[in-house]
Amino acid sequence: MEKYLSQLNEAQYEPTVQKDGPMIIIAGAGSGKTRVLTYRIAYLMNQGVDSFNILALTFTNKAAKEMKGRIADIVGDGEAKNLWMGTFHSVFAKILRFEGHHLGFPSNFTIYDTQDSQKLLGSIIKEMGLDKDVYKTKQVYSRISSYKNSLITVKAYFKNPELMEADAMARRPKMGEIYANYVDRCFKAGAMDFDDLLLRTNELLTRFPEVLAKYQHKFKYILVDEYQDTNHSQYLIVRALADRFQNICVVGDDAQSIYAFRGANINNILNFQKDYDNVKMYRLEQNYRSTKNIVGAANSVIEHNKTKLDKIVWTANDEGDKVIVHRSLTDGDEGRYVASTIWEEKMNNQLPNSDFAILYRTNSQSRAMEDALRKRNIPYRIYGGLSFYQRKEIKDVTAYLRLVLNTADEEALKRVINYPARGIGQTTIDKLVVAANSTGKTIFGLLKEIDTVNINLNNGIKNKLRDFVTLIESYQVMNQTANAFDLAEHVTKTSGLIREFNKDGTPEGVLRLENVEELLNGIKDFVEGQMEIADSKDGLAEFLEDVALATDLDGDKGDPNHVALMTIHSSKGLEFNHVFIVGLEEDLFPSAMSMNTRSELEEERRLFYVALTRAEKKAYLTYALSRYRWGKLVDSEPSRFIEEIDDQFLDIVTPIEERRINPMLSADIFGDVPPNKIRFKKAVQPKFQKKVAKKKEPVNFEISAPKKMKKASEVEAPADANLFDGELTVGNRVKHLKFGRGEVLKIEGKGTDVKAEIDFEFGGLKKLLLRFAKLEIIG
DNA sequence: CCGAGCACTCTTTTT
DNA sequence: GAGTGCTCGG
Repeated sequence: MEKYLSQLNEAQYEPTVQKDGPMIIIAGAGSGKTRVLTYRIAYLMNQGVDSFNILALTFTNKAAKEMKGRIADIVGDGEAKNLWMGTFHSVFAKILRFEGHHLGFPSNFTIYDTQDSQKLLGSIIKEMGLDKDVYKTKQVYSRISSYKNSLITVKAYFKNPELMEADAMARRPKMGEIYANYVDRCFKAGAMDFDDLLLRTNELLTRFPEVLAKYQHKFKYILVDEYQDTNHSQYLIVRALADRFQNICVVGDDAQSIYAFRGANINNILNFQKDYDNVKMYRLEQNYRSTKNIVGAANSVIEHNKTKLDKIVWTANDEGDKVIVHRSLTDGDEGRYVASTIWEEKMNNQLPNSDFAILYRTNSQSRAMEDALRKRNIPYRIYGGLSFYQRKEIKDVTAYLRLVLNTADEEALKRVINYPARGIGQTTIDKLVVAANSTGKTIFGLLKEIDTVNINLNNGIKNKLRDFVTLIESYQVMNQTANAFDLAEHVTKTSGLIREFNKDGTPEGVLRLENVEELLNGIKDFVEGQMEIADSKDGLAEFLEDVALATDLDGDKGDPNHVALMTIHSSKGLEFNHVFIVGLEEDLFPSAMSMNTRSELEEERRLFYVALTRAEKKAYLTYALSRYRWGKLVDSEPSRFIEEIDDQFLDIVTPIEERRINPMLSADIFGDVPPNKIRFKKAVQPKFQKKVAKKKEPVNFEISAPKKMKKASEVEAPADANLFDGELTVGNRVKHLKFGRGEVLKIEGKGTDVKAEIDFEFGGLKKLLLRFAKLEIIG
């Protein structure tokens, strides 16, 4: 441990070893804040703090995973795994699984993703007979989201004349009613959307003091990364949990606050010192990441913002190269410039692909870059965008699984009741929805008693509905005994999904099948990491939760030597040797939607700051004079952000020859294709790496060895874990790395099948297979 | 009720 | 250009 502490400079050391009390660390870009956070957690554990009592909140699953790994390097695997570390959403989803019953939610509640929520809103708007051009689902969704993030419940909304008036002024007087209906329907479906995971946690902690006390005592030490990006809802949760012990450490950089559009409130970090007594404030201002030119350029940009904390980021690193500014004629040319520059740099300096990143403002800009990279045979990977789990075929499969676990899940039901086609049409579904709304029953509940319920349906349809119920119920029966993988595989085969994807024989269909196979592989991996749990239902629920909260950035598998393509938002927290920031044009970056107010523009500027400070050695800024947008060639002007950089840090390169302003003639040896004429299919970026051997047979628990570390519960060397040779007895207090402390209530079975029923503090009653469970006896 | 074909909207960023 | 929603002929 001492050895690690000696790696810190003085500014980093002090906050690392301040054990107790509230503290805020203002950390400039590249100043080693992750190092401080990880060492601080390791230090706490070293000082005798139980890892069970530490909560660390991050913004991405990836950041959490990375930090956990680094801590494990210092304190060892076992201890690190007991930490509660994850995104706000994933941590509180887990707590709500344990505690949601207080609020009337089942422990197997569904998490609605954005798609589910918007579909539900769409149908509510339709059912209410409102004009869908006035009440656009996307806008309604984001409006409701912002209510929730500000803790404005339906009740609070109707008590607030200003809000109601604002919506009325925006020609949407029915917003409140839509909101109320939406909340009711989610509740009835046993579903929470992303914002509910935070809102309901707040409700839980406010309405149930004993629950609050429980978690206050559990989380004696709380750390929050990227504090500048917390919204009001998250802020209140943190404050409630930290209130008892006030051992709260928040880390952030106001200059990197880029999520105001999602409700992030920059005042949370600006006002932190007012929230607690005797707040210690630390600043990390030395940048270890970038050259002087890059730091200087970034500083000169952020100077243009009015709202900011005083902070001087400086570096002792080399001067380095100046920031290169390059102009192209079209977006196609821009792509070719980027690709050829990467190619040259690689050749001249023997650099790996992974030294390069291309950052853009909008996802749609990736295409021109992809085309150019592909022509140069430069391997690349797109991060973010549509995640694997949001693909249609994946959602189709998971919808069946969701329905098995929670038949109230309306969106899952509507998705699969007639897919593959079973002759159950829209009219029938509409009738069912109306009946469900008026009776308070779920649609599936109605289907089960279709003979006695008074709905105007003919016998042919009724038979089809009965068949559907039988199908789902057969899956439920299977779920009692089979594991998630076997069930999922069975579902894809017997639901007709596989047949459906096979039917057309098109390349798209083949792709779909491959993706489904990847999903099954993923479930298999998951199951293998879950073998200790005797009730396989829990495994499926947890897998689906991971699916709902997963982002593409989380699983970084495959050949690591690739150029990274992503939005600037996704790039936060990452660093690359060479960074290309492309599309620096007015109306694109800054975005046309963000130029109405000063604060919006300042957020764009912070975004640009984030982009620039990702670069270690070299940064390139590129823009095009015209670009294909909404299918047409549109003229554009260079971004104001380029001008805002002090000239001394810039190297403005002028292209040697500028081709005539005619896209048909703009061509070079690598791209003699008129832009927009020939497009290539988007590269497939499966979430899971292809397995070498694609095993399709069911998992054999007896012999299968784990392919890799997957979950906290490991399966290797169960023979050494001698706990269960009669050593564990009823009444023992045990500690489990996921469920916390618990008491053994019952031991049953024999041989390799010994199970213990344990009542856990966090997780309730669980049956664990002792052969796999890693338990520590603590009393 | 189903599927093909056409029209229309939309691109800001994400847990 | 891409995805969704709509219309219309089986």
